[in-house]
Amino acid sequence: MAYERKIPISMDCGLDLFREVLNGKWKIALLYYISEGIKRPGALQRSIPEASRRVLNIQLNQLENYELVKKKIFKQLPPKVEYYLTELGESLVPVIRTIGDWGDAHREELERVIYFNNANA
Amino acid sequence: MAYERKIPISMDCGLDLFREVLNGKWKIALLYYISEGIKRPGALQRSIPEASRRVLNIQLNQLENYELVKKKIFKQLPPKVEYYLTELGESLVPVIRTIGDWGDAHREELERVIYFNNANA
DNA sequence: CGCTATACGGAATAATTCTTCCCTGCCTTA
DNA sequence: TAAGGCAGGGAAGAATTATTCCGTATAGCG
Repeated sequence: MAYERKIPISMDCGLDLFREVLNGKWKIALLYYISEGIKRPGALQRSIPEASRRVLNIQLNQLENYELVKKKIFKQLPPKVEYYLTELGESLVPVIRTIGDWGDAHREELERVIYFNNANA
Repeated sequence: MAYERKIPISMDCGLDLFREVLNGKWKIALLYYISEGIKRPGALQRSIPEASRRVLNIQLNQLENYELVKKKIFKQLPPKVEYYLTELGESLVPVIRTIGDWGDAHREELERVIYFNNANA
């Protein structure tokens, strides 16, 4: 049974829309790796070892529901599955690159403030 | 007493860093409105009425801790406070614009898939 | 047969994030 | 004096998101 949100989604501006569809810890990373040619679930899981297998599957399903990726199931055994970006997903690639570039460009400063605010980590 | 994370922060790539510092439902919106010249807490709360006042204060504090904004307290009564983007915060403005533009450009399609997947909302 | 690899999902629980309600303190306006 | 605006935080619990553990199924290898 599908989970039903209690708190309504806001879609006032483009930022809200982005947040809604990309919301989830690993979705951007998944799209990134898929855009890099890593298509199979197992390979994606190995690419993001910090994430649990379970949540990657769930978030891949959500990306598929939101039509950012397309899932191709090969009818064979053992099973084989590949994910591809849809046109909408492709349109996100430059955005993701912009985000990643910003993070890379400011890595030194960002690491400093993150460490400073998280005695642990 | 500060909350201590149980799950470590990953900072492997620029995307991780971005997610860590911008993580929070309203942080990007706050930065956006501040960049638009809305500086005072009360005005920001009126700009984002869907959010609770409490969480906006908390996220503003976190943005300050991560040095994306600077808080200026005027020593007067009734109290007056203004937020400004730091240089690091300013560097995010084009990124935020890119994100918002993407959402605006694909609004029709995004609204469709969001509605389709959320019978409520 | 037992082990590994492929892929996927249910259920329970942990971790995190957000909301709601209540409280402080002082000024201005009616 | 009371109401409303300014700014802010504590605490409890709701809502959401992520992790962990267990189970399904089939093929190939030694």
